Amino acid sequence: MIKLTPMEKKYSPKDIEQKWQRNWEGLFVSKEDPNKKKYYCLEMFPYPSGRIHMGHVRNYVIGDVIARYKIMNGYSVIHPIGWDAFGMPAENAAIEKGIHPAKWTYENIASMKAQIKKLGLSYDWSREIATCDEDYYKWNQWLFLKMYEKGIAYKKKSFVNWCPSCETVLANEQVDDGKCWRCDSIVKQKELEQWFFKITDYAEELLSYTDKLTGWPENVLMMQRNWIGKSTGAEIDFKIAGTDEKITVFTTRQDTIFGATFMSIAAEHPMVKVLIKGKNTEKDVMKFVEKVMQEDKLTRTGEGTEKEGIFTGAYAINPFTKKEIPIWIGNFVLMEYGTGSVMAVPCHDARDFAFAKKYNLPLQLVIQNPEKTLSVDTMKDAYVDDGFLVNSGEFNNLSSLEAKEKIADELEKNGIGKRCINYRLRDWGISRQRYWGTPIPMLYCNQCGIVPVPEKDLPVRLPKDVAFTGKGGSPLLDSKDFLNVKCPKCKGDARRETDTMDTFVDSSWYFLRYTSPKYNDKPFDFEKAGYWMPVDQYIGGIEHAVLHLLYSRFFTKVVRDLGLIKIDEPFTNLLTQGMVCKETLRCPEHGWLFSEDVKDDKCRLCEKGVEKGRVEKMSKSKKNVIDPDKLIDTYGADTVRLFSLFAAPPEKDLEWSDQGVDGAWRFLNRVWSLVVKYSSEIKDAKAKIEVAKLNDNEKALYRKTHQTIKKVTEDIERDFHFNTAIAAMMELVNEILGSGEKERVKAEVLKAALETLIILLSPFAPHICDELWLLLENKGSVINIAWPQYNANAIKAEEMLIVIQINGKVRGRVNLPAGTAEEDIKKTALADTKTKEWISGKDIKKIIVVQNKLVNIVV
RNA sequence: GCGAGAGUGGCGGAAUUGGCAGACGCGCUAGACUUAGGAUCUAGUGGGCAACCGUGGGGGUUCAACUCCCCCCUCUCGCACCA
Repeated sequence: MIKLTPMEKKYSPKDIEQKWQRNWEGLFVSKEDPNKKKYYCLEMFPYPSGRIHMGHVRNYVIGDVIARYKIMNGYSVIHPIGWDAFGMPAENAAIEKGIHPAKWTYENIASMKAQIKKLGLSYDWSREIATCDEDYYKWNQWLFLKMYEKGIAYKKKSFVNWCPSCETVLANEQVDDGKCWRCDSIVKQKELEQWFFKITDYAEELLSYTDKLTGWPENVLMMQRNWIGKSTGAEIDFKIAGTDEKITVFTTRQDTIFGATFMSIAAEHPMVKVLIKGKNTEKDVMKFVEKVMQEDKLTRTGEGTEKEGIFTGAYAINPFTKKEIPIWIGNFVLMEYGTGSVMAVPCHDARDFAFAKKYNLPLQLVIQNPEKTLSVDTMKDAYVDDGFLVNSGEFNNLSSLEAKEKIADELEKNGIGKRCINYRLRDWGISRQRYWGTPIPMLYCNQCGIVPVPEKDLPVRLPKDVAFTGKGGSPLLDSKDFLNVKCPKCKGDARRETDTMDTFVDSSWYFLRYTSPKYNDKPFDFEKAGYWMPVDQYIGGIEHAVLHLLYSRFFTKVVRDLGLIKIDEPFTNLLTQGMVCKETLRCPEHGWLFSEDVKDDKCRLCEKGVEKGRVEKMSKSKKNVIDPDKLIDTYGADTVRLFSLFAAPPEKDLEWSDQGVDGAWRFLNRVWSLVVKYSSEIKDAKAKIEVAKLNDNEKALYRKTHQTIKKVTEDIERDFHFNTAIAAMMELVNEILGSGEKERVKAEVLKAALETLIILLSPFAPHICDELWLLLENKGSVINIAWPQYNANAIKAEEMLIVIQINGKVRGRVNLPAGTAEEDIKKTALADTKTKEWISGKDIKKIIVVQNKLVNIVV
């Protein structure tokens, strides 16, 4: 322990923050304590880009207040941090600057760690992990092998989203508006052999548990539900006229089957070739198919894309009407969804309606609108709502709902179809043609085929001697040492898998590894994970609403089914913090400007007037960024923390304001000088307060102290509304300043007020609080002090301000003892001189009294 | 188009169960201290001279509406040929 001497004169964060950060070393190491309730507080771990940004700061500070608050409330708290350390930027740095990805990554980790440490966060650094450590990625490989054994990891040839710039595949959810989520290149379709995780096996559970995640924001759950995209319907077989072949369609509207007047199938559908063979349409159809398949997915499924199709020349037979219906190929039909073929019901599907109108295909009304009778000749749009059935034989007059069931029964009875559930969710493709990731532990043997690497041979290490050219696929292909191995089964020549895993694999279970970061036998210790999991509070950006959070939920369930843990869901409560935003500045000549390049609304370079742009998310390209490191150097971590927490509630966007930071700085200075001013006076004051002996001024301060405890506690408990909690502490400071000036206050009352303030403020601004705590000759860190309880009697005011309303408008105010009876309040209100003026000459119709609050006289 | 959320002073934001709209902070105004002030302290600060008017707009319920109900507008986010 370092010798601590308090500094009294000026608030100098630079000195006290370093001192306390050194003093806190080891203070936040967590241990499983069976006698305490546990609390797992987790912020999404960062990618080690090299520098932290304000988004990180906000994220970690929110988590830190929660962790510190829970510690002070007697919980056994785990609050770990680590590094999401695999990924492309490291490899790009290797290509551009010739630095090895490992060197680049570990150097970045070191510099970011130093920056993060300056914030004074309560992390248990002994649990730090980096996913690029072989101690970590070994367990990615181990989990992969277990998943392979269970058939959850499998390989298939498929069309994949290919980013030509990253030279790698992307999962569907990593494609954003047809572009790569990382580099914005247009994504192309490519056929490749890829490793997949069978997340679709868990689609139903992932969906149904969204109803149980009551601690998650509704919008995130909704995004996940949309992503999983469950739809209930039926598969129906349509015979192809004049053959023994059939085409199966998926529909959610089997009640409209009598209205199916044609069929649309995907260009990729395997039946296309069969249907057109030998027909005179063959050439034209193939031309069309090729054209459609060349189009990338973005334009093909884009909003403005015209629906196009071509008649194959073949007919299917509607199994209910027995009529022959033409089979068309539609550019809008997707092979990946359902069966790649659609029964087209133009009267009751907007898309089919447009298609039928364009190509002059027949319409058949089968659902009648009970509100307003429809007729085929006058319909301008499809009627897509439910109704009752017409032109549907034995099913006429049934409601859509009833008909869905009856027709499904009929399909199953006749063996021409079955009830069916479809999901939009696809399996998760995890292969990446990159170096800086976890090698997939598989071998290709000339004799035995695909062979998993035996568990004892893990980890499959990344080779060091690799050239990074940025060309020609994975650098691992060039490493002979890596590539060539002996088959563990037949000892013959084999070749390693060169694909590495998507980095989302790393982040799908890191929260489990934190519970036993050095464990050697398994990915994590069953007992320890059992103690700490699930994460009680997870905090991170909304951008991970689908990707990371869905994968983590999936992994948790897989790991549960492997018997490694007992819980079903990883994160009990989720807080999605808002973005950190700032005003943008633009010079007509020099483009985006940093705020320091602007003086008096003019560009420093050319003196031209600067346009103030929208408030937008901080981004380097728009130059509306604030460097947290510089800010900490100027104001200290406590000010930065306080402002980040005060400017907005955590779930909302935070607008950065330099003046706002000054405000936080001033507040801390006021706290500092207040405590310094009274420190000698209150040091030796007794702890006990005899409430009965206090004068009014003292009682008011005593009451405010306890009201503040109540307010701050409740605001933290109520969805972490730190902004109002801080406002309450500012009020207390104003009250202390006020009471001190008015008249002398007994030392013990002042002491209680100031010490309470320090304790309540300590999770928010821990350095200054520990320093002031020391100044008052207390021992150790405030983190060891129990969170205060408020005295329910103390917060009750003896006198209440009663508002007098006349016809609902405030006309006067009067002080009355708390708990004054309704009758007495009425009397007092009516006796009030101002009231008399307002009601003179009018009839009193009614008087409403709300105890301790108001009286409303209706005239 | 569908779904979710939001709209309150010059600005960020409060108002937790229908009960004083604007807490707290920023900014602004005046004053004090000062060689100086972009430091600090004190006072004031929704609009209007006033009656009064004010929570995106219009209706409604109520003694009382930022809060509840109906209609509309705007913005943000997510999804979007999903059969």
